[in-house]
Order: sequence, then structure tokens, then C-alpha cells
Amino acid sequence: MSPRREPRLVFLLTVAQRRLQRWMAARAQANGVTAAQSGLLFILGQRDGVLMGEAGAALDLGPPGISGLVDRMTTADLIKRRADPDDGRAWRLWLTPAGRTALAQAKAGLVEVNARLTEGFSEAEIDVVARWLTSLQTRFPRGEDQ
Amino acid sequence: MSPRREPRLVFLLTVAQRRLQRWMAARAQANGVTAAQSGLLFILGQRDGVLMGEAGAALDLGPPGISGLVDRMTTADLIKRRADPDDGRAWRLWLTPAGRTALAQAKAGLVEVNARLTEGFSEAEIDVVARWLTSLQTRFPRGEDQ
DNA sequence: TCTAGATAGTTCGCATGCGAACTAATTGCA
DNA sequence: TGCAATTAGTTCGCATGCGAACTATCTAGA
Repeated sequence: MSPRREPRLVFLLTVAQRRLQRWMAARAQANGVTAAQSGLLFILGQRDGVLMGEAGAALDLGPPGISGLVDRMTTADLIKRRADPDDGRAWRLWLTPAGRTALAQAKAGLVEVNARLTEGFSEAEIDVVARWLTSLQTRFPRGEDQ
Repeated sequence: MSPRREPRLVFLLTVAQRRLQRWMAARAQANGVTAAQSGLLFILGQRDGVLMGEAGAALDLGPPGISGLVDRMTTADLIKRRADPDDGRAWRLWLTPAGRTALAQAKAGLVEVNARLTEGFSEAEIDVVARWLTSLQTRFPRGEDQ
């Protein structure tokens, strides 16, 4: 409540995310995989064959978001969609060979990005940042809340 | 170089920004102004009559970004675009009365958002966060760099 | 068994913003 | 003066992801 000048966190957060997005998109020309797409690749790398909804939840995407992402990645032959044998409404997602290759490249790229993201900051500082970013998921929840 | 588990900063940053975006978009139903749009309103509140390019630079938007934003806000009658008398290529942006009203509401809303963004964190911690976010603009520069 | 409600995804229209390619106006310089 | 290079914006196609409304399937209870 002191009159200290608030850093413009909304602006900083928006710009930071956009910069990262842009930078990774430029990298995408190399392996053809964007940030959002590599997110799904990572999920499938851990649990191949997840339901679309599960993948969406893991990526914090709503139904339209995961649906569109899956469409684009299916077209790009990075993943494959197969009907769930037990539930006629559901689809399970699987990596294609091209998807596995892209995942390997994405993993390598992530190392560089993470290095760039943490360079010049101590572990304690990065922990503060991570804790703050994580806390926003509680402060700005999905759905209808107070 | 220790094998400590990296927090997934790319993911956290992406999700945090999306959560904030989503939350502010939901607020937008009230005053009809989104986060990106209120960004431009704030710029014009400080310097009414800026050039589009100047506004874009202030918001870290490229030419297509600011062009589209201006189009949408002009259609929504929040801003007005007038030819620069000295430069036939350039346009200057001005708040409309509706834009001024929306700006006042956006300012009020920002107070709440900022409170939510900083709640539970010390000033020193917020400073670390702000410094980290700001540093990304250098780490992930626009244009072609190393 | 039948049906009402819940659940999994899809589709539509929209906002956001990028890169590439473009138009039009201005400027620098030979 | 005149033209080449620069600069201000626009346009196009794309990726991303939202909310609202929809379809199809499944499940639980009367």
C-alpha cells in the first residue's frame, strides 16, 4: 500500500511470453515444430496414447485449443489419432516416427532455451520466478470463480 | 551444471500469460476492452496522437500487430486515426470519448490485477520477477541476432 | 429398459500477432 | 533535379487459443 511504482507486470509478462514465442517460432523453421506443438510432443513422449482431453489438461488448453492443435499436428504427420476402443467419443494420440524425431530435436532445443532463460539468475531467484509463475494458475483460475 | 530439475519455465511462462489473458478477456465483457486494447489505451493516455509505429514500439508489436489492433479499436470507436499532416505515409492515433471512458475503466481494473499479481510476494521477490521478465527482452531479441 | 444428464470432441467466429510481400511516401545523394 | 534506398503502414496466410453452441456417445437412475 506504499506508493511504490508498480512494475507493469501485465505488460512485462505479455511481452516476455511473446518474445519467447517469437524466438521459438523462428527456431521452428529448422525442425518445423512450434512451441505449442512441442508441448504436445513432450506429453506424448511421456505418455503415448493419452486422450485428447488429458493432453489438453496437461497443457492447460480447453477443448477447442487441443482440438485445433491436434488437427494441425496430424496434418503435419507428427501425431496420429486413433479411436479409443472403449469409448466411442474419445480419441487417443500417438507419436508418428516423424513426431519422435521432432521430439528429440525439441528436447535438444529446450536445453538451449532453458539455459537462456536462467542465465544470470541464481537458483534461488529462478525458484522465486517459478513460484510466481505457478501461483498465477491459482490467482487466475479457469472457469467461474470469485 | 548440477543435474537439478529445471522448472519448466517455458511452460510456466506460457500458461501464466494465457491465464492472465483469459482472465482479463473475461473481464472485458464488462467494459468491452481486452488486454491488448487497454495497452494501446494506456499509451494514448500518456501521449495522445502518437504515430502507429511509435505505439507499436511501445507495445512491442510489429507493424502487422499494431495495424490490426488499430483496425479493431477503430471499428470499436475507441480510437480515431488521422493522417499526419507532415508525413503522407503516417497516421496519428487519438482517443475517442468512448476510448477515454474505457481507459478510465482499464486503469481501475489494472489496480485489481496488479494486486492479484503481487499478492503474497514481497517487494524484493516481485523485483526479481520483474527483472527476470524484463531480461527476456534482451535474451530473446527481435530481428536477427546471435 | 428408457431417458435425462454428463462427457469427449468439433465447429464457428473472433482476437491476437507473426513473417513475407506489398504500396506509397519520403529522403539522401550523386 | 532525379532516382535509389529507406520508411510507414497494409495485406495475406498462418498459428494460437478463447467462448458459445453443437454432435455423438456414455452413464445413472426411475
